[in-house]
Amino acid sequence: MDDTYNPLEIEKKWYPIWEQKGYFKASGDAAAPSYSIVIPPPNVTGRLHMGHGFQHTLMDVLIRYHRMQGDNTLWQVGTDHAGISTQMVVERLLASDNISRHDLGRQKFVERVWDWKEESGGHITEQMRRLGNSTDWERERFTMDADLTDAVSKVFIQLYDEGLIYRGKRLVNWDPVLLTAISDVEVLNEETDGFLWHLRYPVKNSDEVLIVATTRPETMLGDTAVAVHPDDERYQHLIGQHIVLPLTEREIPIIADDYVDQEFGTGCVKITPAHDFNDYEMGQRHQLEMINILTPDAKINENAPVKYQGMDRFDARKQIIIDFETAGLLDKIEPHKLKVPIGDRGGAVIEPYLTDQWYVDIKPLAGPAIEAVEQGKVRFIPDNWSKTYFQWMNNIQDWCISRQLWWGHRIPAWYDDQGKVYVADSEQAVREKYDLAASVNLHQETDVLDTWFSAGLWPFSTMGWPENTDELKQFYPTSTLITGFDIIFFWVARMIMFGLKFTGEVPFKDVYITGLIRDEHGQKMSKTKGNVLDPIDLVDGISLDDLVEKRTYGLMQTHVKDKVIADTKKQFPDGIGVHGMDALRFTYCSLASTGRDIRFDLGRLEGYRNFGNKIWNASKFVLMNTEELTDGQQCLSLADQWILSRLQNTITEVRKQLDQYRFDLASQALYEFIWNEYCDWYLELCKPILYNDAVSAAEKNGTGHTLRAVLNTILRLLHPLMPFITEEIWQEVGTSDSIMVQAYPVTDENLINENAVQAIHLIQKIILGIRNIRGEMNIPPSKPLSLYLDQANEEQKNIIQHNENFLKALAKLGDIVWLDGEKAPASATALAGNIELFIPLAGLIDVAAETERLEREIGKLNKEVLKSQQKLGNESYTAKAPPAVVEKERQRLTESESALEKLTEQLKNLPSA
RNA sequence: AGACGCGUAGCUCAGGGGUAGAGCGCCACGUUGACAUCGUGGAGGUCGGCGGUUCGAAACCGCCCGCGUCUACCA
Repeated sequence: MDDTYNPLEIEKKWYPIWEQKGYFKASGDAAAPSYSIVIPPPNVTGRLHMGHGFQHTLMDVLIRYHRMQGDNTLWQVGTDHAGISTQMVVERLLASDNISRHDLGRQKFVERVWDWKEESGGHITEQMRRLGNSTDWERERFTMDADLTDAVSKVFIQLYDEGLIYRGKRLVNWDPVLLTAISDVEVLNEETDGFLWHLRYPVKNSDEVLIVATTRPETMLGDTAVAVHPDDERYQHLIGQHIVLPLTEREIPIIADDYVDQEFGTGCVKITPAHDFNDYEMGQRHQLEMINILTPDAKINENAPVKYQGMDRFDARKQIIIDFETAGLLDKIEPHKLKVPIGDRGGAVIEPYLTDQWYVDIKPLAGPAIEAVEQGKVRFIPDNWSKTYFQWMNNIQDWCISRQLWWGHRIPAWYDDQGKVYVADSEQAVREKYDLAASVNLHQETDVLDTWFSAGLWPFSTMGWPENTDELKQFYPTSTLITGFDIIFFWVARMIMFGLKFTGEVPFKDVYITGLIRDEHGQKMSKTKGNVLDPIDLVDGISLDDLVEKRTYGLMQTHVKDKVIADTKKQFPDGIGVHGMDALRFTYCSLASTGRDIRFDLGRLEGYRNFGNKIWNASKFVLMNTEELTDGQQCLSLADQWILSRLQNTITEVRKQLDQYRFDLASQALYEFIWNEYCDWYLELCKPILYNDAVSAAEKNGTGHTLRAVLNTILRLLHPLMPFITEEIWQEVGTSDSIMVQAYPVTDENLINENAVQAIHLIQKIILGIRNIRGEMNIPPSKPLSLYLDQANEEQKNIIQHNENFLKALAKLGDIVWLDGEKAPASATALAGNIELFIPLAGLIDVAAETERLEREIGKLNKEVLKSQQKLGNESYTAKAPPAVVEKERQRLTESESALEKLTEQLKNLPSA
């Protein structure tokens, strides 16, 4: 092994070997239990971000864990075509050459996107390889692969034929920049400071005026009614009369509807059925005219007065306010908080807009999907996410699935010249299915499907559905889905609905929902905030200059840019160092506690890089000291028995935590055992055996074998979390095969040895007592000390006598003397339980310091004694608390009292300073 | 307006009816033959507040305060 731990070198070495040897493939062992995960397919042209790194790491841990247990394990990998995002990226690329997609035309443009996919599509999969993801690359799929596209068609056609997909004209969420409809879940509602404009609407043939309040004055051009509450006494006499709509001079009715809140504003509401979802419904109820006043790109159209035509919606807003004011019809303006609908991709303000779109009648699919979760067929982890799921599913609205984009699955529908719709998977199929003559002219629907439509089929379309393949039989339903809460609606719910509908089974049994990775201040990481951390930079390291360059790239506003530069320089004055992927993976695991977002803490990452270093050096030590192991006799020391016993507890703990998705607790158990027990204590306890010529060959051999055996087990236990370093060391310690294909450790009850654990615990307490004296008294660690002991019982005495070597080595002792009741010389004192420890002063101990130290200890003990006495003096406590608890308290009191007495006595015995 | 979550050491977080934990940071000492990416010792918290249940609450319940997220919205 190299002298120093060099993670980057190790990490680049092993992945190609694993992949080439086919270790990522499912074993195909039909007798073994199946374990499968489908990856949430990342955007094919995307880049790996912290969220991917996090989720992929957790998936890989589970996959490697199950694979090592001998399960027939599949991690299905692939990428998503990500309709809007990908189209936007390519359009932006074209724009830099001053080309629009319309210049190219649909076919050429789509070809360009495919080219772009070929060009950049390998990027994210390369990054996944760096992560160590043991996905089965031979089964890699893309949502627009031919067979997955066939599955999409089949699903669409079947749903259409069953009446569960329909086409209709209604209000949709329209993105006037991207020029496409989007679904409800793609709209973000951002709270914004806006205004409430109060407009005066004159009543026809009357002096009266109704005042309506609106946040969007420009929509008044499309008003077709004013509504009041039917019981509102103020307006009773006006119901049925008409308003002369200012600026347009159209006459619109005053109607009554109990949707109106009398308390809000003036109690009069302007109704614009073509541009507001609530107004649309009211329009339906009252058969109101619908006047669309916007062009697809949200300019005022020809249905409005000429003056406003062609104006952008926000310019029109300003102009209309001016015109109302000029006409004396602007009553007042109030500041008002409102939610503005924003498209989650483009960021444009969404318009409710009247268009023809395709919808899924979703309620019939939602019912069974709700039941599946209620019945526990699908389990959310943590469980509270099922509430979020129910809440949405119980109020689910029909799903708009058509998009006016060019990149995506083309909807398999054709129209004849009369606009009649035919659905089948090709024009030929349409003609056959609907028995159309060759003379009937057909043209295909130009819309594509929402990306999430194909994503919803992912768990079974990737496994060959609709064919009844072996993959489906073995791996479907899948075992666990790991994903973020942000796509429960987008993706998880739809997979459950489609899975149940088309396979009759749930797509997965457990859904593990991860928190969001935020920056150290709890802020969402985003390009515009300039606080993004790239997982690869954490692994490879990056200079401050490069990091600043990366974070400010594309930032336009100088004050934002300056802040990003300042923040970055402050947080990373020296850039980011090399940490290695194993450290990053372990960090992800350690932060993966359930049900909360994660503030990414660089300190943790550094700590776990150090952990890798620790393992490296410990392994080096083991190898150096176990070169001459024999098959001969092995005699196990107390320490050997102890560490083997503790190892069993660790195995049990790690398995338990992995089984219940507590990656944080699993990593903690490993960290604590490896560092605090194996390295800090066991390696040190081995030294007096290995380095002492007086120790028998059998004992040395026993310790050597134990050192190796424990390391061997540690590596296998740790491998799912830190695959690279464990593989590298395994090559030295284990067999020549890869650690990937070794068995995951199983607890061996025979090695649990409570006596050894207790005995080592005693030894540790003595050593800690002496070290405490050394530390507090500033006695150099190199200075050997004499130890006087008293008050030990026979059993303890026996243990200590047989293990003096440990004490002498770890506490750096010279003589060990038993007092047997004799008075100790003037000493510093410590207690190890009932045992009194004396370190003779003999000129090296500062009496004043020792006095102070003892007084401090005595103070603590006094408090403890008091506390115990109070408890035990309470009759209801002794009567009602469990006897075991009371007994424990009694023991505690006895021990504290005895300790107090001993230390007080010792304080008295100190020579006066 | 509902729903969910969070508030524990300076920071990032575990824990959970029976004497408050980890990592990082801090202080002191130390190059003892795996490791200074280290070792040893130490300091540091009335577990957001107030009530209640209980022999016992940081933990369970209620209310309040603060923070966050989601859903639905009054134009």
